[in-house]
Amino acid sequence: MVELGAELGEIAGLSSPQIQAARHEKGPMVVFAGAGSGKTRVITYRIANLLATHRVPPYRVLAVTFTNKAAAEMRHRLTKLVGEELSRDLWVGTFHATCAKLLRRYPAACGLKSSFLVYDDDDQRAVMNRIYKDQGIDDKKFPLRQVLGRIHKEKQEGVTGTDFIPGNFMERTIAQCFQAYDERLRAANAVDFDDLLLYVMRLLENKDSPEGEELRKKFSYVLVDEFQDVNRVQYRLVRGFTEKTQNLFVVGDDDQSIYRWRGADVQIVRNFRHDHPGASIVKLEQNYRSTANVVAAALGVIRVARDREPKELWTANQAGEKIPIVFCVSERDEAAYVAERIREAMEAGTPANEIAVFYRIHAQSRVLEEVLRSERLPYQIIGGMRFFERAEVKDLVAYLRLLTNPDSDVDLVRIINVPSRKIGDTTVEKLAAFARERGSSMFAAIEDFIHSEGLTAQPKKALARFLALMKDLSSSAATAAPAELAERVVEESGYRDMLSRLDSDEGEAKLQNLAELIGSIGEFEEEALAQGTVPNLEGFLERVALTAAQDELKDVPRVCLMTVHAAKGLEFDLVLLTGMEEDIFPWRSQDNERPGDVEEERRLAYVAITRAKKHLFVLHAERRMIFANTRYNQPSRFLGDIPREVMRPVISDTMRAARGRFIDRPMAPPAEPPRLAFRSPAASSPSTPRVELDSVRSPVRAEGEPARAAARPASGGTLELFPDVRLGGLRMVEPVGDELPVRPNFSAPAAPTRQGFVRSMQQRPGAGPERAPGERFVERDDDAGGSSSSLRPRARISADHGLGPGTRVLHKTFGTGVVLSLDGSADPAAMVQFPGWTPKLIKIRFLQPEE
DNA sequence: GAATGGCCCGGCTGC
DNA sequence: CGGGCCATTC
Repeated sequence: MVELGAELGEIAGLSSPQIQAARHEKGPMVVFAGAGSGKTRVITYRIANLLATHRVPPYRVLAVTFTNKAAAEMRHRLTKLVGEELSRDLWVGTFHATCAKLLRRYPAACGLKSSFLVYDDDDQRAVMNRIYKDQGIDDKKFPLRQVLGRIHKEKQEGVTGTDFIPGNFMERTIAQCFQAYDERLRAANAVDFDDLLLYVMRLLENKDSPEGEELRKKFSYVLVDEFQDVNRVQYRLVRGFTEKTQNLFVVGDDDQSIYRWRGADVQIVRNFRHDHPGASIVKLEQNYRSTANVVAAALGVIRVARDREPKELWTANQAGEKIPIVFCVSERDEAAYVAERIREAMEAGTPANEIAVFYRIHAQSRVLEEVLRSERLPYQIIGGMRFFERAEVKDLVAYLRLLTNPDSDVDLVRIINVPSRKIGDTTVEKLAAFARERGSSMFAAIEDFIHSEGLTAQPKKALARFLALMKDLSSSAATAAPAELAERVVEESGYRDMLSRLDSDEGEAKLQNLAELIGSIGEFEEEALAQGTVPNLEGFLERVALTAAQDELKDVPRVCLMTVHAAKGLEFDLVLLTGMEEDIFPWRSQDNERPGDVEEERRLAYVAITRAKKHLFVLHAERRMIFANTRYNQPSRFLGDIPREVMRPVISDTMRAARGRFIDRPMAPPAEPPRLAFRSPAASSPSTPRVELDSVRSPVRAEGEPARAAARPASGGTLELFPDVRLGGLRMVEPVGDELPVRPNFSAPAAPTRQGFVRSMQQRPGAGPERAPGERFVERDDDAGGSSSSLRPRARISADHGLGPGTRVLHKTFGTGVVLSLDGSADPAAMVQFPGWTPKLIKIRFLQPEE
């Protein structure tokens, strides 16, 4: 074992604030750790120090991480530092995994059986659906999603069905659903994600419970990573654990708080010192991860944020490249550009798994995936349609869950007639009613139900056969290992027959997915055995439920595609940040005209930028097809916050090819500068002027030019940058002419029509890239044959009409405006900026040149 | 009871 | 655009 004495810092090469934090022993401490400032090292070394220097028994230390992957990584590092013997007994895990582990220890104290299941969103919906049916609640009046959302919100604040007090009529129904929901979960011996934490919290706070007392004494040191994303219940948990010792050590960065929407409360970290008088505070402000330009870009974006713990990130790293801000025509053009840069980087020796493509929402991944596929670039997608969400995988899991816990009605209903056993909806409904009357689970009721009145011979027989099957499998469960049991389920349930009878690629793919699931059960068994624990089905099912998107990230040489949320805590040599457009990033929700939380979006952008170690590309598309329609979005306001000195505008080849001649044409600046108003940001807050920021950009502005930005609201989305950078005035910024090689492949404009992506192209065997062993089958269109290169270039309508970006035009209603861009359909339209309006898409025939 | 087609509606981020 | 739900039909 490594002895870590006073020379800890020197041994590890830590900076002095890092040493200060790592050496901290007793009492509360908060570490404000900027992005890339080495916080994981600090936590790891502090634990090592506690174990080695202070001789704290490992099982008395709890370290809470944000993902299972981070937990595994931390344990791995600790094993290297202090040896396996010590690291093995540490409690390292996410809040959810830790609570699940504790609940399996004290199930009875919470009214559970140790075989309890964790219900996911789908299960929650299924349970609630039943309640709606049984109680005749109208989904139109009380949308199920909203009711579940409300329940979720309440539970995150520590409120359960029995404590929920309705405030109005609507809430009376919610209270009714809430109670019924909790009851049904209890009857099913199941918990949802929130319960996992709530149950432990209740136990911990129960002064009369001996188990609670045990829990309060259990840990002498608690460490929490990513503390800025902790919610109220999680905070109460850690307070409960450290009530006696006060040894609570938290690490976080309020600038990286991106989970407010799921209950996280930044105020918890900001108020930490008030909650814990005498708490030590350390700030880690040196970034070791990124180039100076990347850090400058990140700072530019975050320094405008409204509330922040004062801190200044800095770096001693080299400047690195200027950050290309890439202007693309469409999402397809954007993807093509991304593919080019990936290929280039890989050819230059960057490992594929050091490359990441980020997007704000999963829906953006599809096109990227298509292009990477057709370009034969290896990739993996994190999150999105997850493996465990596929129907066949869920079916097999449902069988396994039912075998573990026969009280789980949602699982029974899911598979009782899959594959088809001639047990129809009517029979299932009758069974449900029968079970309800007897107050038992559906599975337990089958036996008697078969012998009850009013059931015809056919369903009787079918049910009896199903029961026999389950009993048979159940006896296998007693002896067979989990993976073997899963295999028997697939065989004996008839699932395999059902799929092979499909006789299609689809059936084949589904069988492959099942094989992979069984394979992963096998992996789980091996891991458990290696750790000296018995591999049981409960353990595997729990892992399935608690697997985070990031946990799927495999250490294989593939480019990683993920949402920015999923990227939290990770780092890559090369980051391509796509979709930097208003309404995408910052995202604007469609419903209720809610403006969304721009501040959180800003922090999210900060997280995205700070993931990059060496190279960062920021892309935006002028036109984007998303959710079935085309949007023309303004460039993201966050682009305007990146200091001019560290960026460099780049025009995609496609855009250059389509209207290159306009890009370089000198143009008289419009008499009245186009005001690029955004749809709603001004509403957010009429607070401080952006004087500070303005001065940062002052080199750009000519002498005597009015400080346009200064008078505008802080988050008002004023991009003084863009009147220059946008097509019309590009030449004013910087020559962009020869910076990029022109690849004929990508010079054709992106798909203007749908014909290019005919479905019939999909899934020809051998059409896609070779599939590596273990690679998941992706049930998506593979339009390898329809990629951009085969498409006809769009007509240069701009030339035909004498209109181009920057042209001043006249409209009957809106008056004089400036053309921003043009669209190339049969009936061409132009995006026009009229002073005082949001940019409008107007058919060219309604416009006329100004003169 | 199963299979198919049409229609409506939501559409983000995730343990 | 796509998933889920309903109605129609065999």
